[in-house]
Amino acid sequence: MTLLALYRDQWMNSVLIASSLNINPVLVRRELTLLKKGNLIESKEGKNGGVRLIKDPNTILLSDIFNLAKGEETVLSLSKNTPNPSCRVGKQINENLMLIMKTIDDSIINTLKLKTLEEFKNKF
Amino acid sequence: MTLLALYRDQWMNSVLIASSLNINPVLVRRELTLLKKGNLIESKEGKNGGVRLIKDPNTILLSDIFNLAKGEETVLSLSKNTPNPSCRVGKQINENLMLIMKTIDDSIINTLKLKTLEEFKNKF
DNA sequence: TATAACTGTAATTTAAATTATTACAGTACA
DNA sequence: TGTACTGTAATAATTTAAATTACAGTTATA
Repeated sequence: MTLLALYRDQWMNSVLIASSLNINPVLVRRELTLLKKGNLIESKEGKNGGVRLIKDPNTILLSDIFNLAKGEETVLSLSKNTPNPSCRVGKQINENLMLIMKTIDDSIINTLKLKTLEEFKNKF
Repeated sequence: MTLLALYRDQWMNSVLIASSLNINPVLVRRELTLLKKGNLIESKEGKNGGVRLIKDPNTILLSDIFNLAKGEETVLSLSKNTPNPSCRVGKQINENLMLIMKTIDDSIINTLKLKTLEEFKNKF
């Protein structure tokens, strides 16, 4: 997103972005799909295609990006937590932990609401 | 820690705790080592040994536990991030992300400072 | 004082999750 | 009509996390 904000006038392709991140272009395209569904970027197929921001970076909060990237999960995951249901604590722990994790996610989101992509971009 | 708070009068052993968590006792003992270094618990070796809280659960904040469990890392990790140093963004991104991640960690810790182990324990 | 039941920790194996790769249909430009 | 892209699925390779095994050291107690 920093790259897209810096080069707003250009269609940036997944190979270029992947080269900056030093990861595989397919991973980049997968992530861009999420950002596109969230209406932060648009894409153009075909030769000289790529992606670019739809919105002014001043109106994009880091929390917007975070929310799209994170999906429905909480940051601290319970996916591998399968406590013993015959234990007084185990049988209830996940619902109680989930409440805390939602609180944590909220605090992260509130922190990231204070930062715009424009501000972040200007550090480069 | 919930178990230890509920059964403060007993030495709780790693097999029992592991059975509640439904994980391997060795993992439990490794994690208990961190909590012990942080002076939240004490351990007793030998037969009928185990671990127990040192402090009153009213004086243990969830942030205390979180800090010990998390170690020196930030919650959102950069460990696999090796961006392209010949890219204007890539060469600087990790230091800028790290600043944000420290801010995020701070906000999580502040959230967890508002909750005591005693309060959490009382949900069970 | 021997045995059983623990902690503490290292080394290794196994399983799970992540990332990379390959492949290809579809689209747009020149 | 060829080239360079997106979009997406399937699979392979790699990395990380967890489980397992092992064992030295400690303590209670029969």
